[in-house]
Amino acid sequence: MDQKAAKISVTQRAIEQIKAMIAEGELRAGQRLPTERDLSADLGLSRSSMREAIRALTAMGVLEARHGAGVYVTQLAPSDLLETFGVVAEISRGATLVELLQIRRILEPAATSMAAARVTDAQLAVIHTHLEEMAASEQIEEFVAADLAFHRDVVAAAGNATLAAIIDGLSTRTFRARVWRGQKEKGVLSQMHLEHVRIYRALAARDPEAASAAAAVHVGEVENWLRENIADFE
Amino acid sequence: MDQKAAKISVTQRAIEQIKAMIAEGELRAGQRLPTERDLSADLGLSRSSMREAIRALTAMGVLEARHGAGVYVTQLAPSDLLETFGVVAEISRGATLVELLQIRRILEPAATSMAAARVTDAQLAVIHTHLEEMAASEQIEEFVAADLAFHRDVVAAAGNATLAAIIDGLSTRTFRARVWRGQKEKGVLSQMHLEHVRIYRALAARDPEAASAAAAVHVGEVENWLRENIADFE
DNA sequence: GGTATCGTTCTTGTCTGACCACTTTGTCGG
DNA sequence: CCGACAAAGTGGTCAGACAAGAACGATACC
Repeated sequence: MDQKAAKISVTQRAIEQIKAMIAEGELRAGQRLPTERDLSADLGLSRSSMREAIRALTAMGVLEARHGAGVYVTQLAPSDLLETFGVVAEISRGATLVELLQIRRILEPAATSMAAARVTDAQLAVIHTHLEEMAASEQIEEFVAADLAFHRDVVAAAGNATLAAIIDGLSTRTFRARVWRGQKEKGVLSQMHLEHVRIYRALAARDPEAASAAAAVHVGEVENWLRENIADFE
Repeated sequence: MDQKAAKISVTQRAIEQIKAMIAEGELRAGQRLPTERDLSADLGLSRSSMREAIRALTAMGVLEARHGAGVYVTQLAPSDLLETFGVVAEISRGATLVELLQIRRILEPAATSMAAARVTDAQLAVIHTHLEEMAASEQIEEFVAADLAFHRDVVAAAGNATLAAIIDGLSTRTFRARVWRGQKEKGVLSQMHLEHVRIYRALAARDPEAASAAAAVHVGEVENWLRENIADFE
């Protein structure tokens, strides 16, 4: 009877109990949990094990522990829960990096298209400043920072916070730096800048089709470069 | 100087150190780590704190602890690292659920399109069995299970494991949504079955455009239904 | 000689209790 | 009224101990 009785650790059980409490609405976003000592007593385990459970949920972006002040449920916003998504991009290498960029080539054109249909003049102005920052940058770090901000603000204008969080996680800062360094050697920075300008123009024209195409070309270029230089990322 | 000196916990530092070791290639996929006692001694902290660090990385799918046998680095495959992605879908509600489905409406057509271009006859045969299972199912649960298997195998045929893992995470929470939908409106089952058949036909015809369109229609239907019944998911 | 079994030893899992670091709160004195 | 200080509460860290499971080797049996 019930042979598969997968022996589960008390810590794992506590993790799922707390997760369930949140899923059921028993614990709401921003709410404070009982103290570690009380919680461990209630769920019938030691404080050490309870702390491990809390640490695991903290790593997942579900809980947030404030030293001396208590443990709280995060806002459960996509940006909270998908923070760990960036870890995938950080520790992935080789073929998986190509897969990640392939996904970005699917998502970013869609997001840029959505942005073209609903971007405000104010957002457009901010995006334009990043273009100027890129043109004025001399250090590769400045360029990367402006590039990152450009894409982030474009995607944010699409109005889907979850989508923005995922795309954000797909390309870490260090990864971009490595790519741009490689691109610089080949002297195609001006080409990349032109691609950014095309994206901006499509947004300014409120043209979703053109925006999608421009974004696809841009990400596709990076993807192709990565495929050729995949050996450096093994 | 360095006023922002964000006091970081020893546990958090250990987490980042281990993560860095993996990112730098010092620790490789599948490799065994030193024992908890040795690790805590090397990094200069107590075993309790080290255990919390390991637990956090375990929750992220980076490490795997085997009782009595040691701690190992996972294969670092997308399916390992993106397991926590499903948590987002599990505990999200309301507007975020719509956002998640919106993302699936972007990804799944793209994946289905890719699958149409490279699906093998063997894969196609397996996918077809799920169609028959759906047609033969009498219980809602059977239908949903076959539906999940259908989509999973279609996406898997796209050949991008990372993409498959993400879409898989997006689908977990819609499990219940589909059940409810079937319970409320019994007539839609045949409609949904027809949508699946359209996807299959496009795959069999190796027609990426048709596959993309069929998948978009299918996911779009679910999305529309969710928007109308969003009140039930708050 | 080969193999199965048992026991030792190593490693993770859990518990307990203590103390430290930080936050919050309330009280006291100006 | 308010600022400073003291006290209580809470998470962070540490140390040591024992339980539970796994791996390995020795031993006994066939």
